[in-house]
Amino acid sequence: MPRYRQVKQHITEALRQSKWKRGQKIASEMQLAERYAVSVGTVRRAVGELVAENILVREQGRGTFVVSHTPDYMLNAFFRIVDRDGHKELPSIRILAMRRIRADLDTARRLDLRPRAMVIEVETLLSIQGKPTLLDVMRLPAGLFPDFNESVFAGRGGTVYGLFQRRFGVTVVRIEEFITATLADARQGRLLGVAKGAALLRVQRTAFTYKDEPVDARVRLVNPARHGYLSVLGTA
Amino acid sequence: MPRYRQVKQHITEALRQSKWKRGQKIASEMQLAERYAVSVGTVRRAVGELVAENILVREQGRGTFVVSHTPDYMLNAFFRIVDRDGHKELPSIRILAMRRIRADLDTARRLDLRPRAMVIEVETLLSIQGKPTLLDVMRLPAGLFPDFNESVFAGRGGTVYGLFQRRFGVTVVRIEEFITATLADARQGRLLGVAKGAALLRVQRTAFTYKDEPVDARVRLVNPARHGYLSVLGTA
DNA sequence: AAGTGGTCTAGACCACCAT
DNA sequence: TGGTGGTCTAGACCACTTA
Repeated sequence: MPRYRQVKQHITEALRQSKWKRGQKIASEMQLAERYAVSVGTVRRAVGELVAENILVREQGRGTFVVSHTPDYMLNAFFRIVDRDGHKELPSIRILAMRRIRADLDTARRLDLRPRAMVIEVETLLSIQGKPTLLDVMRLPAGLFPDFNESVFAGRGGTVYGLFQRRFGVTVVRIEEFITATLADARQGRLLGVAKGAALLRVQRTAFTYKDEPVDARVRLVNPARHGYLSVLGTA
Repeated sequence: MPRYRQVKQHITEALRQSKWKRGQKIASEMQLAERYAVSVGTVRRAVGELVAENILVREQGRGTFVVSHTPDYMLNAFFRIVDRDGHKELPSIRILAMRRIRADLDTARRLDLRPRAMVIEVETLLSIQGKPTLLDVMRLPAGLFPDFNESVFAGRGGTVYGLFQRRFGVTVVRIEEFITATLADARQGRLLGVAKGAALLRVQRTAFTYKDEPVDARVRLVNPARHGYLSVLGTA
C-alpha cells in the first residue's frame, strides 16, 4: 500500500477517535509530514483524497478543518431533493413519534446489528415552503446514541446529522439511497396532502460514518407534486 | 487560471475535435509536457482530473486512453438501475417506435435548440432477465445524428451511447437525472406488465458531451416491482 | 511578518507492459 | 530493454489569512 494511503488511514483513524473534533483545524501539512516522516507532497495527496470525500475542507491561508455539518454544508453534500426548477431548500421538521424498539431482521442487517438489538425509531414530517413534502422514518442503533430523546431532538438547532455530530460525535461521511415508487396509503396521504393511491417517491437511505459503519437506516416518502430527486453522474 | 487547468482545457478541446478517438491511446505524459511546455507533474494533474471525470482512463505500463463506451463501462459509469439485492445488469432493448418531429418547448430548452427544431424521437422497451422493466422515450438533436434510422439503431451492437460514440462521434461524459413518481396509464401498464394506476418510477435524464453540450433528453419509466435507482453520495 | 494552503518544477525510483 | 504510468521527494514561489 502506497504511503499516502497509509497517511490517509492514520488521519482517518485519528478522526474516528475524535483526536480532532468537528470544525476544528487539524495539524498543518508540514506538521503532518514530520509526524509521519513523509514529504509534504505525500501528505497533500492523502489530505486531498479526504477532501474529495467530504471529510476535510481546506481553506487557503487558514488551515485544514474537519467538516462541520452545518445546514449549508448538508444542503450540498447530502440533500438531493429539489423542486421542478432545480432549487434546493432545507425543510423544516416536525416530529411525529419516537420510540425504542427491537430491530427487525432487515433493519438489523442494514445497521450491522444483532437481530432484535435495540434501535431508536423517529418519525418526522418535513415541510418545504410550509407544505408537507417528506414523511421520514429513521432508525438508529441505540448504542451509538445514548440518551437520545424528544427534547434532545427538539433542541438540535440545525440538521439531524449536525446533531449527531455535535451531541454524539457521530460524523456521517457517506450515504446510499435506493429509490423506488409506491402508492400512498390513507395515513401517508393525509400527512402529505395527497389522495390515497397517489404515487409517491420512496427513498431508502443507509448512512455511514468512518470505516463504513452504518449509523442510520431510514425510509423517506416524497410527495412528487412539486419535488423530485436530483442525481448527477460524471464531471463534477 | 492555473496551468494544469489550461492543459486540461487543451486536452478537452483536442478530444472534442476528435484528435484522439475513442479507445485510442493519447500522447504520453512526457510528450504532453513537452507540447505544452510544462512539467510532467502538471500534466499528471490535468490528466488526473479528466480520469476522475470518466473522460480518460490510465493503464499502467500501456498509456492513457480515451474512454470507450463499452457495455461494461456504461454499466458502472451511468447505469443506476439495480434490483433489490443491489445487482446491476444491462437490459436488452426492443424498439417500439422512431420518428422525426419538431421539438416542443421543453425539449428544445433541455437540448439547447431553437423552438421547433428537428429532433429524433425513439421509444424503446428494455427488459432485464426477460422481464419488461423500463419504458424509454429518447429525444436527440437531429443535427448531431445524421442518417439516424431504425437499421442503424438495430445494428448498434452494444449500448446506445456506444453507438453515439462509434457512429456519430458523440461521447457522453455527464448525465443529470431528475427522479419522481407517477401512475401507470393503460398503455404503460400493458407494456411494463403492471396494472393501470400502479406506481412507476419516472427518471428524466439529460445527457451531455464535452463542454456541457446536451445530446439526449429522455424520460424513462421503471417498473418498481423488482428494480430501483441506486444513488451513492460521499466516499467513492 | 509569519504561517497556511495552492501551484509548479525537476528528478528519482518503482511496477507494469510490450517487443 | 525501453516506454508507460505510479509514487515520492525537496524545494521554490505564490495567494491568502491572521496577528
